Amino acid sequence: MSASAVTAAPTVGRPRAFDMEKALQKALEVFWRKGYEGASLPDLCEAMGINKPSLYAAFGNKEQLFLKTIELYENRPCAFFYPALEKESSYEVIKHMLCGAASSNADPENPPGCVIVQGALACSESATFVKEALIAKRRAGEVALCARLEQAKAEGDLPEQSDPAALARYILAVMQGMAVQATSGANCAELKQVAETVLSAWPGKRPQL
Amino acid sequence: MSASAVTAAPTVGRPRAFDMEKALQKALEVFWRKGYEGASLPDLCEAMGINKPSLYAAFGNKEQLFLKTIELYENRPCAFFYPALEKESSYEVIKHMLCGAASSNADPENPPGCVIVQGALACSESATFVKEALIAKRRAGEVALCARLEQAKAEGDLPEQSDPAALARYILAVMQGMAVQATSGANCAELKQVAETVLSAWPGKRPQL
DNA sequence: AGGAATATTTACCAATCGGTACATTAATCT
DNA sequence: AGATTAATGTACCGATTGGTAAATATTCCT
Repeated sequence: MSASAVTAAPTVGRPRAFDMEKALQKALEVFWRKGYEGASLPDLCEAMGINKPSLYAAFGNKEQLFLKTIELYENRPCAFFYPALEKESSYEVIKHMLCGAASSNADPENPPGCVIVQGALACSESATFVKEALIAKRRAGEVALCARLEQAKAEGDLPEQSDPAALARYILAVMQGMAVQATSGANCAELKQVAETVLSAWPGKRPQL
Repeated sequence: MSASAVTAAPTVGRPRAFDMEKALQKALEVFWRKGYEGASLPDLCEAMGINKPSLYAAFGNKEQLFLKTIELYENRPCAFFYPALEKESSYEVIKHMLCGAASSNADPENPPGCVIVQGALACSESATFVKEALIAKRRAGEVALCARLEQAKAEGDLPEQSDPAALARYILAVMQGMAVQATSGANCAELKQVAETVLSAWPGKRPQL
């Protein structure tokens, strides 16, 4: 058993003629715009600039390719989410989340919306695994925000009667709704108004102005 | 040219052996659970209890069948939306909308979520027409709510500095987010907590207790 | 230079997709 | 009864789906 990484670049043999990360980026754009099932292999191959056997050799199959694009998505376009948890107050946490979501979901450089929301929301049985993987990603975000809001409550940042689980669910619902709005054509300014509406009524303490 | 309705029942010929409305109801369930593209014709035929030629003779094609199921959806599971606009105050309007959405999206008798949200959120080019039809339905709801909130503002129900368009977009985003939450497994009680969170911070006047 | 190992290309696979031709069945109209 | 009209069941259509076998090309190692 080799001790090298799972996907270590081989030292012998013909070298890969394409950049895996760039190809993954292109695949992400296709999945983002068309969803997991709506993206066909010819769609993906054309965007990635490779052909099917190369895709399968490099990424396994369509499902594994999708899961790898989601990893990339979480590290790039959606990279605002988890760092936002480290802000000082619950207000700033959700401000960064909601504004990050507004910017990302309506970024003209990328497809509209959020691939974790629209990648496999309703689909055939053959996509069940992918659908549940996305559900798990969404719930993981909610759980993490809930933990952060519980901390805020313990610190006196949120009022005693507040329910961190309900607040986290509410914030995630707004973010997911913003993704739907973006696919319907809402622009960044319009989504930021949604974020501002949430912020103006947030029960947590405001940062000192 | 006959003056009768477009789909008038013929008086001669072999009578239809199934109930069109019940078949439409079954088709709606399939589209609701799997989305427009994820629902195959065999899926639909099996659920509807008919075979393909009957489906095509009765409903045209898959796209027209889908559009007719959406009509049914708006008149049945989603029938809470437009009547809510007629409540006396903006608070009661959004209360009925959000609670209706919570009940409908997480009704154990039906598939989770909202078919207008998840029917064709991200899909291939061949479903573009359906996708845009659903976008139009969502925006129509937002426009209608916006008009109602403008009325509320004019009546002094909402404060002078409030922005009805932004508030309507916010409420629709929450409802669409609730649909995503429902497809992720959230139950009615959990969705009602989201509704309650919105209501507790609503800027409109409360009904006299 | 000559393997060994890996990537790419072309061509193909069975299964499924949405949709339909055709023959049959069941009703009404004359 | 016979003609007419429409719905049903079977069997099929070309196109597309995700996925792969086999031949060829390009590299590193000895």
